[in-house]
Amino acid sequence: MSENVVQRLRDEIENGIISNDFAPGARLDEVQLATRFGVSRTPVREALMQLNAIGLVEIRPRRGAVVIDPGPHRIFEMFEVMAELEGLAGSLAARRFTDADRTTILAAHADCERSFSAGNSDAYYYDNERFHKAIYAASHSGFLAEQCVALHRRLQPYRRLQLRVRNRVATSFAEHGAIVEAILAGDAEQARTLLRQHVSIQGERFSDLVATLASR
Amino acid sequence: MSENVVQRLRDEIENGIISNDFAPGARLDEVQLATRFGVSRTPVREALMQLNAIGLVEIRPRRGAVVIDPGPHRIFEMFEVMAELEGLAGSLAARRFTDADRTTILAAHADCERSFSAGNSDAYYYDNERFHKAIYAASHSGFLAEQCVALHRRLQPYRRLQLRVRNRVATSFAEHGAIVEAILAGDAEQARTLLRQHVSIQGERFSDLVATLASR
DNA sequence: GTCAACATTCTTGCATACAAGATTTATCAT
DNA sequence: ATGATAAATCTTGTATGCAAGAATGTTGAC
Repeated sequence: MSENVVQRLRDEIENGIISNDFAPGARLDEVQLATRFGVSRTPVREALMQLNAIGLVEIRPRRGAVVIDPGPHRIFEMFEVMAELEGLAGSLAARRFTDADRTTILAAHADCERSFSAGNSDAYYYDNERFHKAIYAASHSGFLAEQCVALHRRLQPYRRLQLRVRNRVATSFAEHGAIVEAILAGDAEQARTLLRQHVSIQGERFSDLVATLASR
Repeated sequence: MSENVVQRLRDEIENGIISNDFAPGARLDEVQLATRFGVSRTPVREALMQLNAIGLVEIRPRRGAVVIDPGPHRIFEMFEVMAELEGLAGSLAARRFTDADRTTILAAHADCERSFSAGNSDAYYYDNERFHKAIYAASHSGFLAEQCVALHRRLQPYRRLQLRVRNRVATSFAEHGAIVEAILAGDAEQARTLLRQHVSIQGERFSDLVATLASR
């Protein structure tokens, strides 16, 4: 199944945080997690250390680990950086994409269209992720792709909230269309600009985010 | 002395990697490190887990930890991302800098000038770091600043190599001047462009890097 | 009834122990 | 002498144990 216990624990706990099973600010008790996953405290601690290094968990000396709660402002900052990285990925993709990349991007885009037309916003969420990953891959920068995936993952819960906003799926899909066009046309600067705008949460979208966060 | 043993170990080992005491590809033996630092294996393992999560160390199941060796191509990719993040920091700084930020930036720039005039490239290296950190701070994005500092740190050894190249210090300082001008003039786009160019290693600078790497 | 000081309990931090997989070494056959 | 196989050794992965600091509960004074 999995490589080893620690990696599995790391993923499980990380997923728990991402999916809000472990809410921001929640204490992560070592023995509790250990019994829950049927292991001893040692691998749990090692997993928590990793999450600490990534910035998902804070470890206060002698007082245990808690899930980090990035306030609205920090979430905004994270989207800001994400927008920049996606923009870079787009511009590189426009210059470097191969035939295989084009196929993958178009396939993901087509799936988005299907989910959008079906009004299935959960499916759209999944396809949207594939679409963006296709662009990371087309950038042909392994490091950039890793950074993007990691940040994308951390922002997942908030992105999900965003899609609930009325008409957001329609807008998102329309933006995807323009992005695909720019990339396949090889227009790096246009791809960069469009992706940056697509990802960043400016103006009222930020207000929406804050409002949705508050009402949890 | 320090908060706890694990954090101290993490820093010590990380410094060892950055400063090339632990060369890329080197095996990091747990008991060896434990005895060296006078602790047991447990905190050593926890520190290694953290470094693994950051991407400095690879842990192969049942076969121990080794220092990751990012080949020239990946180093280039890392500089590419760094350039983008610095560009963002510059553009934000141009829009958001306060009086205190201006003072800090100008002070760091002045120190760079002193070290450059004195022909002291080691001192310049240190002042250069302060200069860039001043810009991160002026961006007023905590998350961006953290990302920049982390990546800056990982690229430290290669940046150091770069400065050895003939005339690189002079060029660097001249670029700094233009960057300061753009930021203080509030010209976000100009600041972004200049910083991006300043950081990225295009063309012959990449060849220089590869050559220097090979001759280690 | 409330607050504070003290004792108890709980949790973390690190060390040690033990088992299982990997590596090295030694022996034997060809 | 070389290659393969097996034994011994070494290393990692996980569990457990113990001590010290934090959290909690209790008792007593006002």
